[in-house]
Amino acid sequence: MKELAAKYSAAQVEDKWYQYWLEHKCFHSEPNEKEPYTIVIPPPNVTGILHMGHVLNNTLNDVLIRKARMDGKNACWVPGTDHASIATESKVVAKLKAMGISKEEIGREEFLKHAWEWKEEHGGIILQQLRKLGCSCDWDRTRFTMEPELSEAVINTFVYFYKKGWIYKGVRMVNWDPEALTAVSDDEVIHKDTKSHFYHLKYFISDGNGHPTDKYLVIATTRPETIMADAAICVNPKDERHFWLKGKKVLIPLINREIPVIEDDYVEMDFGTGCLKVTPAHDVHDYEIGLRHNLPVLEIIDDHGRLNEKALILVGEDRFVARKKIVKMLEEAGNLLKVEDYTSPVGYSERTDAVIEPKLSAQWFLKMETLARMALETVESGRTKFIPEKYVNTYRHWMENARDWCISRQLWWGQRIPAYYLPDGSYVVEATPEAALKAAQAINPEIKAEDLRQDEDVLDTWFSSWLWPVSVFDPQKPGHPDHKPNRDLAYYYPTNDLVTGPDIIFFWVARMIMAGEEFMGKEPFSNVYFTGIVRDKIGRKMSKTLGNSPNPLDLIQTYGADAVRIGMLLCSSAGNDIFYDEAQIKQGAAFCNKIWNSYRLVKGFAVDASAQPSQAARVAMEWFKAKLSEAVLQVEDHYGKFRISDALMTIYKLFWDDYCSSYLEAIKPAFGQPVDRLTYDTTLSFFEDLLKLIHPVMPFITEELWQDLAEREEGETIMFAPAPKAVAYDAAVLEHFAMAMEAVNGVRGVRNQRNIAPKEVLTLKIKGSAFPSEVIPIVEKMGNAKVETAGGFEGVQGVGFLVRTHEMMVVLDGMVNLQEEIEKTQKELEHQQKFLAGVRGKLSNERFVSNAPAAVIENERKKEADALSRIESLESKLKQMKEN
RNA sequence: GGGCGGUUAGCUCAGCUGGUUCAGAGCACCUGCCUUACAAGCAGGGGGUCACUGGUUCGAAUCCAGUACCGCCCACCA
Repeated sequence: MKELAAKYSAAQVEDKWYQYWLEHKCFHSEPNEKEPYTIVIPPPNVTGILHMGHVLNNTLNDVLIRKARMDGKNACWVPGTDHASIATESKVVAKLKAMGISKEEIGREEFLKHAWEWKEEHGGIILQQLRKLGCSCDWDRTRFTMEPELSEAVINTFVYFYKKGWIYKGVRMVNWDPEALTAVSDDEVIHKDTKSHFYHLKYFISDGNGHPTDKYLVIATTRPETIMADAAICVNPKDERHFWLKGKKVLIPLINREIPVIEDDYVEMDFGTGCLKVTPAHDVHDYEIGLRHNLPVLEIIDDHGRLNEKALILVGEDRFVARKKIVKMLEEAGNLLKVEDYTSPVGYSERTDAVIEPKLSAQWFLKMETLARMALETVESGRTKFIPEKYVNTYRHWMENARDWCISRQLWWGQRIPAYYLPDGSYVVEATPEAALKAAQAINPEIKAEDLRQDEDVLDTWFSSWLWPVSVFDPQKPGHPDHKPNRDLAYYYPTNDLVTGPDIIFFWVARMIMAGEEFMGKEPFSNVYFTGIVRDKIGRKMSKTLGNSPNPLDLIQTYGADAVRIGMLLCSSAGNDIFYDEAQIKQGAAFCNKIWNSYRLVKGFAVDASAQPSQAARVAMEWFKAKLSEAVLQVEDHYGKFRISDALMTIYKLFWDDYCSSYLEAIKPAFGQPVDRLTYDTTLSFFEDLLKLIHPVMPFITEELWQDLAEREEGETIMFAPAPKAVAYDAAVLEHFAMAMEAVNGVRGVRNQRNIAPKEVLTLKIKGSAFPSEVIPIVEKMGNAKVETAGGFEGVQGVGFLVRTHEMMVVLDGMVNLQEEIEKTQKELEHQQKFLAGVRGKLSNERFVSNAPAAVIENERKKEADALSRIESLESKLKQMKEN
């Protein structure tokens, strides 16, 4: 046995054991006869780096997977990354831009080469970082959403839904991100209340020849830069104020284009001026009004958010610059009536934070109706449970209102939509160009391969990640519901638990459920555990710009991965946001050190094979055995309810308070004395159980000590050591020990108050013989006191206290201020009398006695009896003290 | 605007379908200790009208209603 350092050093331990686990393939899983326990990782962005949110999430995942492994299940945690089309593409675009290259210049193929290079260079860093955290992922199964097999799955899925009639292409108003230059789905738009202005503009009535009369109407708009695209002015047909406008034409300010006044119920009479400018090309509702009234669509904003030549004025200006300028022009032209401050919700792109521009364009959509209905049923029926449950409401609301999913993106990094256009503009959808050619030739036999043009768009990244729980095992399955699942899929699917943030409940969780139900006819996981968002100490979200996000790797470097894991878990109850505080990680590090030193203590004992355990040691061993079982049951219960931080706290207290502060102190031999064999062996076996109990949370230090505990075979690991099981125990054992500790606390309290050194042996008198005698050795050992149960307290001076109903006194001849003691006792007596009065009040209440359950009444009677007994002894004590 | 959740100690939270001497935990704080495993430690201690108001009940932190504040999700009033 090597010398153990006085402090635990994580740095020297963690990499060593991670390597060991890798070398012995401890994380790898293959289907076998055991029950599977499966988790698929929420795939991080391939080019992302580890942040505190990942740490929280993956720590939880790892705790669950390690727990399952020790419970004897065949645990499989599939890792991987997501290609994150918008995020990655914009990074590559930025990089090229720095080199003076634009993506249009080099074209799709060349661009993708750069993108793949980028991916190879930066991709998977995050997976390396997860290793530092101790994550026991099956790295042999690492997947990437854009690897060939998974891309094929995505394409097959597209073709499948297209042929099913659920995918369609349509010209719609979509959310256009002028920075990323792509459409995004409704879910990727974040509405934020934004301060702006309400501009009241005069539109003069036309005389019929394109000249203004002196009459005018007033519209109110937040977007004056779009007036050049106006197609009409709309009023409510019931609005008497505007009857005179019927059939009139008005002139758009500045450009003097004539537009009609139309009527539509959509316009609210009591909002704004009751006159609405209709701009079909740049507003969703206006577009719909336009459809109803056959209005022309005039688009004046280009993809970058700049005014184009159709605007006639301010051409080339950015929309926000144009807004400022046009306001001035309107003012000068006499069209600006007034400007009000106004706050309204504005849509921002989730990815780029650019203000979303509603834009009319041809996009691909997936019908949600049936999928949403199925996926709602999965959760409502409880086949998939949400933890915490409150998210079911959120989920239901979304599922009941799900709109068709815009799945096309005007990007290159992603799976390209397998639609192939014929020269006449019609198209076919097939998984491969060959199949597409065949299909096209069925329409027109003349068609050659080079006549076909594939759709330029790629698919939304979520359109690949929604297949994740299926495709990581069997990429052939999605898109082919009739395909017989391969061995892996049949064994590992459905997965057990999913741990993720609530921010992607719709993006990802809901859609995985849809895909799982559609292709497997079964939910993809049994439980979804939603973590909170990691915030800083004062509640702000962690962000790069605030600089309040620590680098997890630095923390691991400083405190060790075990400490970081503990720190995150300590404050993480499900569904609550996490207020990150480095102090918690320090607490974790302190715990590591505590574990380390408790081992050092025991390992430092000299063992005398012939000696017998002391009385105190015998009692302590019996007690701790029971205590351990009790804790195991509690821990199991907590895990079962996904109360991971509670499970951790239970173990933490078991280790620190019960094992270290109570048990070890009870069995500790006198200085320089050996310990007997039985006590020694039992203690180490308790310690081993504790290590196993904590291992899922603190994998490294537990492995280090477990390996040191005994000779282990090469390749053996605590990872597969069976978790400690609870055994039947006698509750009285726990109860009596607790009473002994209360007596000990009483003695210690007296010492503290009177500054009596711990080394000085005291005498503790216990009145009567009812106090459980078997734990008296504990009282003596831990209180460093001699216990006397014989005889009364007559003529003895000391400080008294009560343990339950047992009267005790620390003998302190000549050191007691009698008056003080009398006052203290008097106070205690009054307290007890009040308590008794309360209990008796209840018991004398007719309605309580007749209504309350028998057990409750019984308990009240016991309280009464206990109080009476205490009062009696206090009174006699008082009397005695006064006589002295 | 609609919906959901929350408010318990200085901080972060637990307290399940009302009744264990129910007001708890961890951290922080205060006091005393460098007692030969650990000062990243040991021993002891203080601290809360359970947001507010009313109701139901023999009994409410717990159930109901309303109020206030906080947070989240959804949402097209220009």
